[in-house]
Amino acid sequence: MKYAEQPELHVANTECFSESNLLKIQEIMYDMKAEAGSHLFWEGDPADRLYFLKQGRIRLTKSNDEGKSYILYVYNKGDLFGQVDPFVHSVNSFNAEVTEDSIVGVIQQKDLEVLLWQHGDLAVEFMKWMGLMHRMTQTKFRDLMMFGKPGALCSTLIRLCNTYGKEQGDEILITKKFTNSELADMIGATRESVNRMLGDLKTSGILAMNGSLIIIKKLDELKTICQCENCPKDMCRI
Amino acid sequence: MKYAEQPELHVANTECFSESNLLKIQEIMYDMKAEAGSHLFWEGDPADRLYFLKQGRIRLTKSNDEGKSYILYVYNKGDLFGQVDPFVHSVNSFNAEVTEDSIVGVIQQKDLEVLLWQHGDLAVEFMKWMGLMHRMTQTKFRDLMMFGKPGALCSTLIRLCNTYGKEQGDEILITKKFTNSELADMIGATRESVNRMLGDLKTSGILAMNGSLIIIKKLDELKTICQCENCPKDMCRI
DNA sequence: CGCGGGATGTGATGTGCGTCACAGGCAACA
DNA sequence: TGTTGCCTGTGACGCACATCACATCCCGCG
Repeated sequence: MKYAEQPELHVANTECFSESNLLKIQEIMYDMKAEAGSHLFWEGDPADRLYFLKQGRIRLTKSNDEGKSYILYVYNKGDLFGQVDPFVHSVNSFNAEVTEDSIVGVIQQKDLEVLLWQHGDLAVEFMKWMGLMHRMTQTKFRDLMMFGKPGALCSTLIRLCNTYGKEQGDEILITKKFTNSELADMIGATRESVNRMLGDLKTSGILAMNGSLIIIKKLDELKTICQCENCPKDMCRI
Repeated sequence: MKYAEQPELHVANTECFSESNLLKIQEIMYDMKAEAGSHLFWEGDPADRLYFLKQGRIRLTKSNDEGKSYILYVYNKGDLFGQVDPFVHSVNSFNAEVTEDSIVGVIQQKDLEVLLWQHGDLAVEFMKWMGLMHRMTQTKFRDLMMFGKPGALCSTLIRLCNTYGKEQGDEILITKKFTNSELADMIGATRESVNRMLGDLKTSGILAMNGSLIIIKKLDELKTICQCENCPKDMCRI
């Protein structure tokens, strides 16, 4: 995993939380290791906990009867994820695939509730975090539904810039390799379509490749294609 | 509005809240009237408040540069909606169209924060409500993306049953009229496609019309088409 | 009554994108 | 050094759905 040595990037969705509250959350969780290739949970497993990713990479996927699967979220170091809902026997609706060896902090929903109950400021921060996650889903929804596959791809590339991007002059290098198939699964398209669309973007000079990494050369044009609304970078992520 | 006299239907998304907490929320809001045809807010307006719909009907829509618009949510009496997020100058990302004369309670985010800060149990309930809303968005996402337009339509019909449905023997009457264009805007399709799909569902005996209202005759077959996961009715709504 | 405007129903045609098939390229490994 | 497996690249073809164009139908209103 050579990218483990890459400079620290901006990847966490836990910026909503103050230092001290993040500490409080850390106190109620216990660590767990998860190997690349394994699953943290499956669709249908009881959903009574949250996860704080301390190291590694985990993606949430959803697959249908025919076995076709979609990548809905990709989480990195510093991200908090999991399902909170009011049903007693709530179950996960996604699969959590561990794509790189990971260390996760597990938080029982019960424990979290106690903490929220006790600390009003944490509750407010937590509410904002949840709002952020919800809006992230909504904007992704919009991007994937409203502007066809090219729009969905461009939006995804912008999100990748916000998550893994490293500025190099007026270009942006996406410091993490994604195969065409992975990109396809993120936007609900086929590998072939992604391939052709990337080809088009290359010939029009909007992007270029550095080996197998993507370089965005004209971010503005990407934004035009998906009618980007320039929402905050913390929200517009994978 | 003859449906105002219909028996009370199950429409509220505020079931997460206990009686007493709902009261506390009611205390910090002030009422506002909104006429059918007006807008409660527009895309780009500051988003610093929540809304509790006491009467009427409001839909959230999103439109793109070409003027095509999508109906994302439809809210009814008893529903709470609005955007909570951690950004200082956060703006709404949808339009709120008032489709029937409405009375809404307006809740300032600041006031809500104070309340959450003070009442731990309310904070926990609020968290669950937010989780519920988020999952509602996620399941809709799944339904609209994964099973083509017919799947999206069937899922929408099921949601309409859960929101406006009235059982009549083993059939379900959707007690609220929606035009083909409205249905189309809910699933991101064209009126013509919806028309043809409804036609197909009629000929296969899955649904029938009672005047301009839809009767679902074979809910099971609808569920098969969109690979329904039988999630709780409180979640699977419009 | 007849008129007008919105809703529905349906055919012809276009197109975005999926499906299928296959040809290279590149890295890991025997 | 050749083999194996995964990835990229590209043409041919088909289908789902949008688009366009009209023909009703329905209902309120002068």
